[in-house]
Amino acid sequence: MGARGGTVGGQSVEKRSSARQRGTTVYLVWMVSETAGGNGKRSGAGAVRYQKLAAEMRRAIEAGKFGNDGRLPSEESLAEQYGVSRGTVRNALAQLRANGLVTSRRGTRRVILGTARTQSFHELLSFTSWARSLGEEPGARTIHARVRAATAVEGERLQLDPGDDITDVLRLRFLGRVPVMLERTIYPLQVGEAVEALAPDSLSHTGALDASGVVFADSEHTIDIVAADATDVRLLGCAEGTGLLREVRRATDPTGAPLLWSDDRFLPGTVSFTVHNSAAVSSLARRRAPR
Amino acid sequence: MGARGGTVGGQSVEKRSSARQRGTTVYLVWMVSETAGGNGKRSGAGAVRYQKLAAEMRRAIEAGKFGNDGRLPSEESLAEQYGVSRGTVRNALAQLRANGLVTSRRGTRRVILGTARTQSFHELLSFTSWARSLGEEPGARTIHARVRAATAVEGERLQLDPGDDITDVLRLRFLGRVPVMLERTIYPLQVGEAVEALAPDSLSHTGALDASGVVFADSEHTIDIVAADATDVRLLGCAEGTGLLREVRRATDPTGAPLLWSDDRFLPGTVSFTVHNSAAVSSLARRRAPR
DNA sequence: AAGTGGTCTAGACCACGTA
DNA sequence: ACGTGGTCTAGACCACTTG
Repeated sequence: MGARGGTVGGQSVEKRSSARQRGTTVYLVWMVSETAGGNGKRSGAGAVRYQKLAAEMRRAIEAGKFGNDGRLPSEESLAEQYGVSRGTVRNALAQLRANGLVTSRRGTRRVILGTARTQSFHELLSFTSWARSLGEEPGARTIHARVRAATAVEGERLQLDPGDDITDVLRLRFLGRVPVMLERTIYPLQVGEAVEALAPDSLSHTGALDASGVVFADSEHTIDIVAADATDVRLLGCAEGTGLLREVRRATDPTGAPLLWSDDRFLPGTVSFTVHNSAAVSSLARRRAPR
Repeated sequence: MGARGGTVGGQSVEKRSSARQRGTTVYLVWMVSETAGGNGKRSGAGAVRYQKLAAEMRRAIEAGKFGNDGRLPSEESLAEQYGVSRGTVRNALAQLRANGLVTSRRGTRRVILGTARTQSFHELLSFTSWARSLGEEPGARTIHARVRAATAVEGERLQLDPGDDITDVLRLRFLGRVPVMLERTIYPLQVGEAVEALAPDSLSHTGALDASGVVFADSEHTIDIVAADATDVRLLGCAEGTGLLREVRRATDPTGAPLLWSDDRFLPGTVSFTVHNSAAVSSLARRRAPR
């Protein structure tokens, strides 16, 4: 593992370690407990009221407990039924709305659209979590994982100065035994150290980071097509120049400091990406590719 | 144009026309005024308080009026400063948060991340609006536009019965004079009639629909790679089997009734798609492609 | 005219981060 | 210990849809 920093898997040395990077503080907490886990979206026990309510209403919708006219009861009656205020009901409904389960429109009852369309924030960041949520067996083979100086471009991507140390990981990812994706990830050194401490064959890096107390707050995913280069050809077994579906993942902590930057290239026909937008809020952007 | 329905461009005949489709009512309002425009996101005059506030804070952020420590004032002081309640401030901030402009984290001030990352809901649906927002000159050539019976698959996509009439449009889209995308769109007949009424060379179909009072409420965008077929080769001028970036757009009205279904194929290197997610809400889903 | 979701207010308490 | 954002409540009025 890297030069400085504490153990991650076992007893941790420090309660917190923060480091400065060009003026911003990297937010990085080492937990004492091994299993305490990060802040995964727990819609069960530890969640607050409106989250539990959202989960409960989700189940009620799936079970068809709101009748079969395809409409939800009014907010007022839901509030009474569940013994909470209307504000809390609206908070819960906003969550279902954001996931595309129900509509909302002034003047009429909410309409039930369907069930579960999007994935949790964590499943989006983690190939392993994603594969498991699909009932597939995720696999990984680490080609290399090393610390080196950042190039100018990489420095910009992680908001570091060129020449600062970064951790550079190249991994081939599988579904079952079939290679589907080649992942090129760089981490700032403070985050990378936690990754390097993992066993070489460990599956989920982001999962381990999350469990180590690294707080993922925002992510940005850019999707386009890229022609396979020599490395892609060698490891994915495709023809030179094949169009690969590329997902560039960027994740930041709550202060906006970059936690990882990754270029993931999928073989054609293995994945697709779906975004849900509502007129109120949209999160997708179509961009012109640079010429 | 089709059999029944009123004029769209000029004086409209009916104030509202709704039709039944397998149990659900299509929500479709014909405006009397020509220019009254749909419900485009007006963050200016007609908007409610928190939307105006969001727009105002957005400008304030861009102008650097909150100091240069990269943090926002507290919600309490913003409420006082703008003369509104904290709830309204939070509503406005939620909008900025959803667009990735600011972070939020219990215990500390909000951090300013950047400016304007995503596009409006309408720009996502409309190639024309999107191109213009980029300063590019959008173009379109209609290959065909006709009414025909829906296949089983198409019926399912538009929640119609197989054999019901649909409007089928094939258009080649340009940026400047360069063809970049081939668009295969189907509309339910009631919506399609408005499209057919347009001049053959009119640019923005979704824009015209929006202006005609068709209310777009939700959309879903699925992105993957598809091999170019004979039609793609002929119109886009690419080689047979080239990997094209495909965006499947689906849009529904506030009741969840489908308004359009479109298969758009972009030449490689012309566009990319970016999604912003926060730990609180995610709208992206990665899916396994069917085998 | 009645019912519904959208907006706004005022106040309270809590969980978390920072000093 | 203090300030911050997150949650929750109770009540009010408005804009819109529907019968």
